[in-house]
Amino acid sequence: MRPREFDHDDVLRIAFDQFWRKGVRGTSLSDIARDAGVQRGSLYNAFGSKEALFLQAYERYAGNYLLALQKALGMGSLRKRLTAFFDLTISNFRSGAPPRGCPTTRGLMELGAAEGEGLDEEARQAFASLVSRITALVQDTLSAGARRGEFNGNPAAAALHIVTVTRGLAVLERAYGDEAQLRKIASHTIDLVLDKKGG
Amino acid sequence: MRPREFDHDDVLRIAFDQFWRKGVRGTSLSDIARDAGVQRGSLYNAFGSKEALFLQAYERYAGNYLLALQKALGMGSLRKRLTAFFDLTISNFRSGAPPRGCPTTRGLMELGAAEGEGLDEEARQAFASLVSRITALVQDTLSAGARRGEFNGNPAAAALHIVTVTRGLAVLERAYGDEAQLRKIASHTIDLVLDKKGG
DNA sequence: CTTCATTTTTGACACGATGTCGAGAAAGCA
DNA sequence: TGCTTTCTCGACATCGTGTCAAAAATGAAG
Repeated sequence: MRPREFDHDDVLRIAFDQFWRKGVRGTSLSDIARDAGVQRGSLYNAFGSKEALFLQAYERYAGNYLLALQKALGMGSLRKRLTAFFDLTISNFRSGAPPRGCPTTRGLMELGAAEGEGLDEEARQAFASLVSRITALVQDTLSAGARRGEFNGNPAAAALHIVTVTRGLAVLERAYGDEAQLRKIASHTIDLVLDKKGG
Repeated sequence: MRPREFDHDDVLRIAFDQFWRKGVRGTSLSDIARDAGVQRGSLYNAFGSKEALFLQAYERYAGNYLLALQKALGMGSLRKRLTAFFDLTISNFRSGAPPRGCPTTRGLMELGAAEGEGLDEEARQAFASLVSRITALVQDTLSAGARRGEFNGNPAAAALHIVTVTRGLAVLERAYGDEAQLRKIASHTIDLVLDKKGG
C-alpha cells in the first residue's frame, strides 16, 4: 500500500472554498489541483469525479453549518433565537470577499437543474436534506416558544415560511448585494410571524 | 447584402427553451444549432456569444412574463390579486415536463456567481431588473389595496417580503418538487400579510 | 534483505465545449 | 454582368472532464 501524499480533509476544504467562490460549474479540477498542490489525476483516483468531490466537500460544510445553527437557536427568548437564526444565515451569505452567497441555494439551482443525469439527483437530495434539517430545527424552536406562550401560530407552517424567506434572501443577495435590505426583510419576517393574530 | 437564413425570434425562442430546461451552462450552442437547424458559426455571427444569445432570449421571456403578471394583478379584491400573483408564479415554475423551475432564479445563481467576468454582471442586472419590476407591480397593487382599506401595512416592505417568498418558492421547487407545498406556503404568506395587526 | 502485491501518482489520450478565423456562397445594386 | 456586403461553413486553438496504462512508493511476506 502506497500512502496518499495529500490530506483528504484539506482537499475537501480547499475544494469547497473554490466551489463556493466560483460555483460548481465555474470551478475546474485543474483549479483545485493547483490550489491543493495535487495532480488532477490523483483527485480522480481519490474522489471519482468532480461532482463526487463536490458532494463530499458539501457534506463537510453542511455538518459544520448545522452545528453553528443549533448553537444560534439555543439561547434566549423566541425573538432572540429567530434573530440569531437570521443573523447567522445572512452572515453566511455575506461571508468572503466578494460575498459568496448561499452554497446550498446556488448548488440547488446549478446542479438540480439538468434532467435526470444520475448524480444530479444525489446532489439535489444533499441540498434538500440540509434545508429539511434547518426547517426541523426552526420548527422545534417555534414549538418550544409556543409551549412558553411566546408564539401562538402553527409551528410547522411558520417554520416552512421562515425557511422559504431565507431561501429568498439567498436569491436577493445575488440580485442586489444589499446586506441592509436583507436584514430589513428578516426583521419584518420575524414581526409577521410573532405578531400574527391568534391562530 | 445576403439575407439571413433563419428567423431571429425563432432562434431566441428555441434557445430559451433549451436554456430553461437544461440551464445556461448545461446547454451548448451545438444543441441550439441542431434544434434550430442552423450552423453553430451562424449563431456566433448573429449573436456574438453564448451569453449574449442567452441575454436576448431572456429579455424576450421577461417582457412576456411582465405582461402576464400585469394581467394577473389587475382584477378583483386584493386577496384575489395576490392569489392570482402566486398562482402565476408557481404555474410558471411548474410548467414543462419535467418542471423547469424559475429561469430568473436559476440564472441568478448560475451566472451571477463567478467573480466579475464582465458579461455576468450584465446578466445579473437583467435578472435583478425583472425582480425589481415585479416588486414594483406588487407594491402598486398593495398601495391600491391600502387606499381601499384592504391592507393596513407598509406596501414597500410587504411587497419586498412577498417577492422574497416567491424567490424562496423557486428554490424549494427545485429541492422538493412538491407543488402542493408551494401553494400552501403561498396561501400562508397571503394570510400573514393581510391579517397583520395594525401597522 | 529481497521480492511481491497494492495503491497512488503521473502523463498521454479521447472527447466535447467555446470562440476565432478565413474561404466560399448568396443576395442586392450599379 | 460584375462588385460589394453579408452570411454560412469548416478548420483550428484552447480548455474542460474523464480514462487508461505505465511508473513509483510503500508495507508485508519469505
